[in-house]
Amino acid sequence: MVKSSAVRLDSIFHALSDTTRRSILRDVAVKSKTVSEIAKPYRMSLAAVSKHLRVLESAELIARERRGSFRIVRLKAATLRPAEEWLAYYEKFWNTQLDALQIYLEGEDDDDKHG
Amino acid sequence: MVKSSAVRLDSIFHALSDTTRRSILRDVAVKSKTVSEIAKPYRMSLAAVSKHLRVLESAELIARERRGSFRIVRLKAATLRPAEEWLAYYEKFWNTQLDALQIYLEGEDDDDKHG
DNA sequence: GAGAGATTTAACCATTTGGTTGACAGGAGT
DNA sequence: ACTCCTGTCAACCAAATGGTTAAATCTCTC
Repeated sequence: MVKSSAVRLDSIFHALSDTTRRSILRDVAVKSKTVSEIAKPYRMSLAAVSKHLRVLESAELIARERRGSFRIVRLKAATLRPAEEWLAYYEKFWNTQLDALQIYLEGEDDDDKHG
Repeated sequence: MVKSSAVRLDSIFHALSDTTRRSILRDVAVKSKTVSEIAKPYRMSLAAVSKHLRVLESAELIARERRGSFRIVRLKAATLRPAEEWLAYYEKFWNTQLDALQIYLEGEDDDDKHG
């Protein structure tokens, strides 16, 4: 079952909207880690971290794999690509953000243009 | 008051995690629009759209400006930059996502390396 | 200043979120 | 088999989310 791209972006951006989850992604980017290793720096319970991992996993930003009694969490960085592409569209507006208002004003009839 | 970069990223990514809000950003990217113009394509009430605009505004992704009795919504595209930068860090992992697991395994003691 | 149009705010509701604690399950080691 | 360790699941809770409708606000026009 292929999710619509909108639904995927929803879940990707939602997953990224939490500081803890972004931090976890950083943690596992360079080197995969076990759940306990990931949880150690955070003040919250292991169960809370496990929930965050579930959010990241359902967004397909990580994968969890059994390794004995441990579970190894690895980044699936490629999933970030649609998000990057979505954002890339806006690069061309970074330096022209004021233009949009100008375009609106100039598009109006001239009756109020003296302002 | 300057928000911490983590809080800003939280609110930016949260704002982007909704299909309607991403769609609104597209709508106003090229040309600023009034609230009613923005709301027209959506099946929800004007009040609901107004709420979405508030989310986008508090993330500083749009600005609302009075223009007579209308309110003109314009994109503040530069706000997306921190999000883009955050994502850019992961580009280098796009093609090496499997390596992270390998690094983990190779980093272990050699007692299980035959697998 | 009253009326009309454009938006926002308020009050409400169901659902989701992000956290907790405690019980449960899967492997490893003795 | 019993126990220890790792991790998840279930139940619960407070707060936030995304929608509704109805009332309020603001601005222009007459």
